Amino acid sequence: MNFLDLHRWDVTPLEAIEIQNRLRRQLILDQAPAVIRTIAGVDVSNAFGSNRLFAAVVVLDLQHPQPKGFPILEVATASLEVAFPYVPGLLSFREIPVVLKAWEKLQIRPDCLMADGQGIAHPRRIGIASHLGLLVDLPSIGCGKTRLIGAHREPGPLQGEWSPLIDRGETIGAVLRTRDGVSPVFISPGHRMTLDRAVEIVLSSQLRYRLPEPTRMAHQLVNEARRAA
DNA sequence: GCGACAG
DNA sequence: ATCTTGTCGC
Repeated sequence: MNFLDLHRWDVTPLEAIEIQNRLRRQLILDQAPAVIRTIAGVDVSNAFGSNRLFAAVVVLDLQHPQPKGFPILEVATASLEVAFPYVPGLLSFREIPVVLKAWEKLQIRPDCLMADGQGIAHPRRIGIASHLGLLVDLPSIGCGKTRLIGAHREPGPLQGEWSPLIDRGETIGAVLRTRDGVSPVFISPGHRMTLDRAVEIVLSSQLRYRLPEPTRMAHQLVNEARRAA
């Protein structure tokens, strides 16, 4: 398998795993951006048993919060018919193609991206947030609503409290309470990111909902795009 | 062999 | 992921 193969999407599950094993070595996890001015939220929507996927990317201005939320600097959407099925651990190969199609329309290059799913909290330490961060060469954060792998204690009930997510003796993420009393989200560094910075950035992009604004807005926008289609 | 399993 | 608005509960 040569370098070009790492950019093919019409692969078998076995080939996908091999690509992940090669790509994971390129991840940078010992440094993170000190300041984030703009952040992109990424989400994908898929209609009930269909292979027609929709993606939305929304760029938010974290530096100038308004009463209603963070200013939306840009939105890009796309749709695509895909063949790769949903396989736990191989989500990237189903969802990233349509995300890249939307991403290419973006005029702004954000400082960071946040994806709906895991970063390194993945069996091979390369979830969709890590994979996407590598492809667009940006710091990235995974923000999943549920767990893929790892064990953890129940985090404290207050906003900002978190418990480490641990797999094979390694801390791979944080189970973070984003608001008092809500069920926690699963945060993990994706690429060019550390866990502590990921948690800080998530909390700084937090408004009054369970999900941080980047993924919450992206989820809202992708559903609008899908209904309009 | 059995259970778990992002979206 | 998705079918779905108002409604029950802290």
